[in-house]
Amino acid sequence: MAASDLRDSERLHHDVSLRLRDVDQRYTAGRRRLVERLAKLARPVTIPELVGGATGLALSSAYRNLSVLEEVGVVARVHSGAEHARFELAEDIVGDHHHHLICESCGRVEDFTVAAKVERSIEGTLDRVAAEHGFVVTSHSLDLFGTCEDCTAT
Amino acid sequence: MAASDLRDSERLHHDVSLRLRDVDQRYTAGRRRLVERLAKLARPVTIPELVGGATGLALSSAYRNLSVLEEVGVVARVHSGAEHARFELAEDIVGDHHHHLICESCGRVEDFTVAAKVERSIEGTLDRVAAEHGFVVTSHSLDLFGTCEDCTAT
DNA sequence: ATTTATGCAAATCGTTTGCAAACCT
DNA sequence: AGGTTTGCAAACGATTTGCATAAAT
Repeated sequence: MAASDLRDSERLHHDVSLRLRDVDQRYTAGRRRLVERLAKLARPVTIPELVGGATGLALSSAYRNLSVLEEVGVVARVHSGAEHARFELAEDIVGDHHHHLICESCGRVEDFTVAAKVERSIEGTLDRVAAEHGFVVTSHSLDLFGTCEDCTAT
Repeated sequence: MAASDLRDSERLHHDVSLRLRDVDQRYTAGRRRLVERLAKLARPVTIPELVGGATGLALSSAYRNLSVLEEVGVVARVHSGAEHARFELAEDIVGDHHHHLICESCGRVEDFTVAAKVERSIEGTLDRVAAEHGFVVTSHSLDLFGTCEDCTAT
């Protein structure tokens, strides 16, 4: 692991612990492990994937912790329409804005980004639409549904 | 109801019955009623909303019928992330391409469209992204999450 | 007559919740 | 001690499924 990754990781945990402290919640080992795995995987994952290992915490704790982390803006829930919900680190924690490639065959979800110029153009359009409808926007999604490379190969 | 609406409606039912016949399925009264309500409501609705009236068909039949209609491309399922799934007439049946305004407060979903030029630009970008990832696209979604006018007023 | 659709009740399965024990400060 | 988090088991709720009856061809 490069030195910069290490600093990033420290900063991540620091940010998370501050946000939890704000709502009188503790940054326990289980929560730290969840955040660590989310950071390492760097794509939206299901809870089974997240705790699936040997020493995982209980499913119920994972659900509870991810809810808490979602409330404080550390984790984002991805609406992929599949059986299991998927979670990833929130955009304002990792500092990027991205979209999703959702494989309808295996359920896997990957992130992608578009050029800033395109993103600004899309957002401009969306702001106009929202204004016309008296709608207050909190976020938007631009997702691709289809078949991923692995599933096409088969 | 204007004469053109009537013709549209006849064509709709005709199209649906053909698609069902292709897979040896019958266009029963219950299915016709579902399609009619979907056409009238013209926005993604939940199954309770759809059968909620007095003479509705059984929930299980509604689920089964909507699955069949989805398989033949008459109905589309909307991934809104809320408790109930939502359904609407598929784009290639109604002949338009649209996106969704999803209210996180009341769950209601509205359709909106963007200018053809913007849509083409977005699709061009998405095609490029998909190609880079070896991803075969079947559809895309561009949805706005936030608070609708009614819920903001409260 | 034969196949498909329906309604009802029961089963499924991801997610949530109650509660007592373990944990942190 | 005083509050929070955890694990386990039970509860929930949307969706699915089995099966016998009704409807369509």
